[in-house]
Amino acid sequence: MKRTLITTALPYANGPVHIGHLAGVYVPADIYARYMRMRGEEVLLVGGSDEHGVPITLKAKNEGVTPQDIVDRYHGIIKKAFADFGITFDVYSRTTSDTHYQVSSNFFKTLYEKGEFIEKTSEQYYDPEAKQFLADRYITGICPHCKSEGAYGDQCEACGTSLNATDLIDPKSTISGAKPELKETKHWYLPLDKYEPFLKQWILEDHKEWKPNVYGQCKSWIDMGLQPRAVSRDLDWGVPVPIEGGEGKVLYVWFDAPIGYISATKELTPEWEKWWKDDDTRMLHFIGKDNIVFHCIVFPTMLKAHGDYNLPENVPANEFLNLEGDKISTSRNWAVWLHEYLEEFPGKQDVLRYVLTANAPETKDNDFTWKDFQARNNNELVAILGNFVNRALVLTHKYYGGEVPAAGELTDTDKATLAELATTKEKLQKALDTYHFREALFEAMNVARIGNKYIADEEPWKVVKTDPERVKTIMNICLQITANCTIALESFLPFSMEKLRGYLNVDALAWEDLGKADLIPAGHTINKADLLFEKIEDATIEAQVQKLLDTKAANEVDSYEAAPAKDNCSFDDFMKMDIRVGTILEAEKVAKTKKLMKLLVDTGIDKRTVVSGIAEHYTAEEVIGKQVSILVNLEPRKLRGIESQGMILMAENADGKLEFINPENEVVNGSSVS
RNA sequence: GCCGAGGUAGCUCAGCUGGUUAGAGCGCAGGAUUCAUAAUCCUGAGGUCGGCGGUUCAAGCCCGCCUCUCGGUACCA
Repeated sequence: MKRTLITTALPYANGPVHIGHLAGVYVPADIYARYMRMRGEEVLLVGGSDEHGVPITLKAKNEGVTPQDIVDRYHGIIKKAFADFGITFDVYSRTTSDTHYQVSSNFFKTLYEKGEFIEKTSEQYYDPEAKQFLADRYITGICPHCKSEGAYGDQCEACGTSLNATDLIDPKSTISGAKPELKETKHWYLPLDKYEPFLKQWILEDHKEWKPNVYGQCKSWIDMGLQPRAVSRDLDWGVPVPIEGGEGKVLYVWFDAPIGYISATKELTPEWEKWWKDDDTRMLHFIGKDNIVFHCIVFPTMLKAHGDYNLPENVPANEFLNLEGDKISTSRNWAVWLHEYLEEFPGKQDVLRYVLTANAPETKDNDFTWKDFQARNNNELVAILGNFVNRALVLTHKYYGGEVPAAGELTDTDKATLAELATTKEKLQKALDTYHFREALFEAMNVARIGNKYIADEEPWKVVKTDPERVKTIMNICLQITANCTIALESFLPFSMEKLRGYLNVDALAWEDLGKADLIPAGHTINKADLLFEKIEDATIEAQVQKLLDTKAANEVDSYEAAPAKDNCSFDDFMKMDIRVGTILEAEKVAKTKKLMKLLVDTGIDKRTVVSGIAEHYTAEEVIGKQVSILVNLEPRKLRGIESQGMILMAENADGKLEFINPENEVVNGSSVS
């Protein structure tokens, strides 16, 4: 088999890593790498921290430290978390390393010299006081759509629309507060469009075996038509553009980050080129779905344009992991952080590895819940695996003082049981080879299931009274099955299998030993055993859930900032508005819209139709009969073909939830509000 | 709006190029058992495979329309 280079998405060093990172990328990559090593294959697992880009400079600025301070802090935390969880990186580097500056710089130069870039001059906002160009994030202003203040140059957080910085009304630099001016700047672009025919062939024709989510997203992008992409930015944090005219510019973070895989390999070994350029090497990118386009389209185009490098053989991207029903979010602190988990569940790395693999978001987004975490630990790790191992070990000590008995003649059941181990190996191998890790884990656990069934069927504790000779065979087989567990489960539960090998007093076994019935010789002495896993109590789980609920409550209060008051208006202006109390008589969601609901309101004056954007917060049933405040003399307007005659007044809470403004006690419809 | 992925038992998910009574784990019910962290083993209940229509001798799987979730992208207020 070819040697295998496994890359893992570079985590962004503006925060610690959480269970989503682990589940989507690092655990599957590590399982695969360990599996390959057990098979005796040549394999490299590379990773590193992604340390450039605007968000890091923003964070540094907020904290009054340098970007380097920020990335040093998080690189340390991230690297330690991975090591603690047993992610067996051959190298874990970072994109601020000297090697990376050289490698990415040279990569850029090569493409430049080959004429692979296009140069384009465009107008960008420039801060005359800070004397620098402004990234979109550095600019705030009034959103041209919803008119709310404080919209960022790339997105308005109030209405969610993505923006161009030049669309903002009354733009301001967040660095100096100055009014930015448009200024010309030159950048280099990678012409993805030029590589469209190549990408079509390489992905759509030659890699139909890629996962549907990966293949589908690539197809979607290619079909839409690819555009040249800027590879440089006006910024002072990053790898400097290494050519004339590049002063004050750095490589765009997406360009330098994947080159980090190459740099990391180079730091590890002088033989790095064989891992990147040799036909006998295959490359795999383990990533999350947010990275599909970069790893399937952009980076391969870079590699292709360069000419010397291999392209990935597969990109087994996972979807996202949610936490207790909500999207994981670093900024909202909605996450289970790896370093915190280890403080609260010391020594339980494997439990998390297990749960995240068993419930990995392989085909669609999945949900992590603490209740499921507990159930999988108690019902699977403890009850199936831990229990079987314990039964085998306890009986061996009880009957033979810890000395492995010799097997006698095998019965049909014995043979069938051993044959099942071999079948399991086949299935397990097939699942691993095709990156189906949750299925693989299930098959690996089957070894313990087979053991439980065997021991229950053979009932050695009964047979020992009538036929002690037979019990020797039974127990020998139980111990062989236990030894098989250490192989089948090694890549999933490395810490526990090391413990188990300690109990069995054996060394690590090779993959090819899986399925064999002579892994532990007769006469071998096993050690005193302890429990492999322990139950997790309800109280422990409740504490974790409570911790999250506290976070949620804190988030809503903390994050809320009352919008500044608008400019004064005259009393006369205010009195122009005719606000009444009315009652909703009928309601129905407007088809094909997300937010709109069509309401029939009794205003006391008449019964009229109002279209209101409340459908995300209320169902039709729950609003019928409610009294509401309604602006009745608003110019009627057509929304989705329905004429809306007025506007329902709503208050928006910190979490975005809309609430009706209604009288404390019921009043007669048509009562005016002033 | 357009593109992509997903919608299968209470929960989490498998279902190969369409082919006999649709599967697994957990949960639940009943039974067996006591070596084991009340763990294990056996049996069972439970599904109009999102909805409607079509192709076919035959559809969860193919086609069309609709609907919901997630993601991408575009545009309008």
